[in-house]
Amino acid sequence: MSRIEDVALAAGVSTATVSRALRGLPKVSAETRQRVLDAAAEARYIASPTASSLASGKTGVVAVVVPYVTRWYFAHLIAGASQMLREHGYHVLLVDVGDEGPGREMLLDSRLFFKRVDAALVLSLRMHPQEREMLGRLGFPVVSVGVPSAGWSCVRIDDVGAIRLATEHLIGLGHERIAFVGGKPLPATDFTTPGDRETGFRAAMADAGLPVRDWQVANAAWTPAGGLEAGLSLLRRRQRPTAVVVASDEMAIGVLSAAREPGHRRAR
Amino acid sequence: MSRIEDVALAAGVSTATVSRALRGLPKVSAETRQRVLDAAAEARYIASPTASSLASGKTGVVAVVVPYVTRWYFAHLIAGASQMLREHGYHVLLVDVGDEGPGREMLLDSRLFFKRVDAALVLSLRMHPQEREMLGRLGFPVVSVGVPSAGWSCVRIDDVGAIRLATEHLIGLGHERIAFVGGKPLPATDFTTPGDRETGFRAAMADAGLPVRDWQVANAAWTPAGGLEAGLSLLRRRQRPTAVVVASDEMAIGVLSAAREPGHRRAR
DNA sequence: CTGAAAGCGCTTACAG
DNA sequence: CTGAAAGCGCTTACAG
Repeated sequence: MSRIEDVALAAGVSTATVSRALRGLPKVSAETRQRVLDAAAEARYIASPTASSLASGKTGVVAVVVPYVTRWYFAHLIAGASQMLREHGYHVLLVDVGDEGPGREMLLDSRLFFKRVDAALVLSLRMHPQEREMLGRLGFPVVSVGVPSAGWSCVRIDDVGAIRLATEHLIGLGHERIAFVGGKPLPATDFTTPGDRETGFRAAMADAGLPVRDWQVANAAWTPAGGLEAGLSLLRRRQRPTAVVVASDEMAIGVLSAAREPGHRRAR
Repeated sequence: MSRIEDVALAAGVSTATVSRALRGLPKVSAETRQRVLDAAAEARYIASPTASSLASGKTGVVAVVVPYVTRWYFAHLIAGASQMLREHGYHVLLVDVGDEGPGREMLLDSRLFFKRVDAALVLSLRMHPQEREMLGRLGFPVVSVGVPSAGWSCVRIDDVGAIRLATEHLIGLGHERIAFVGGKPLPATDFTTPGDRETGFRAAMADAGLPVRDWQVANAAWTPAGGLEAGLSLLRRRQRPTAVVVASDEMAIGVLSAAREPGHRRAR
């Protein structure tokens, strides 16, 4: 491949000018810019990202740190982030901390990020304090999704309010015997969301003056399988709920599967 | 952060020696190596990957190119590749070409890879000829998964043999009225697998002298939804199959869902 | 608007 | 076994 000097020679300018022209910086005459663009196209020139990173300190890469890549929710977050980053000219460094057990498989190491990325996106990941400190020390922006973390921007929904709204919707439709399928967070992830969502459910029920018996609140695994189990359990009751609020999409998938299982008499 | 020169000064050696010692290269005395390691640890030194890439030409990054990140099969491939690469000290650059339509959303561009990765892993992706040529030109190794591609290593299973084996297993159990749920490949992916798997089914049936009527072979979408639809269709028949061979895990998920739908009389 | 030159921070022959 | 020096290929003040 050609280097910037080849383009400079071909265009009859300095490498500094080529650099400016190609990056669309101001203070390059239109005519010069065009000559450079033509020469670059002719030479099929692509700037070496490693060289420009070294010189500029920018990498054009954003780390996306996830606890699991295979789960529905995270896969969709990755897809969305990846698409948006690409639209803005960024590359994605995928960091899968792969936690399927109680202890995280991988501890975040500063050499995963150091001088390698311009920023990091941390998805619903529960981090050890020293990991947080390490990420902070690296000096690039960190945005977390789902888990508020002091000092970092965070994108999340109002967990309490969202479930409250869903519950109120059902109450508005006339339901009174509403069940809630919530549960335990996945090992490596945020742990406030499950509790907050249950709080939202209870708040809406309380506001409506509806009782919440123990059987109405299921504490399931935060997965389709957990939802399936909880759903079957609810359906096996003599007196079933007339509606169910589920704390997450993935658990809802499981509850819907339960509803499809054969052998249930029609509810109501 | 500290630079290699700081470590060299602290250890009383040249930067060349620091470089060799830290990377475990031979021809460094044990004593010198230890001094360097101590000095590096003391300074919390981490080599700048962009600088070492520029000097060495190696990036320590492997591109993982996928047509979809959210589908079960691809998510698992990504997770597996990512884990294995990390174990070997490589980082993962995720390239999601995101195709949900007939035309690919993104065309592979050489600037996604140029001087950015040491190799690429291409997962079941159907590429345009010019994309293949472009990847070849970049001069790093490419390994494809699922789709054989001239000149590249490829990891795949024996599609014909695998389904033949599955079918023979059912035949061995005494089944004769066996259905096959195969289908159309996803837009951006390989297109030989679906055909090959159907071939394996038909071959096994033919070898056993069993007829294959039209209704026994479903041509569904290569997704859980496709499997669900095909499965329901089979279950609605007066004379059902006694066993079903499904061409992919994702379609099988759908067929299993169909089997769980209420309202079916027990088969047999 | 443009260029000469320093600098980013390593690695790698080449000598010794 | 170790070091001096060139080189990887850009970007960025600084001058003009």
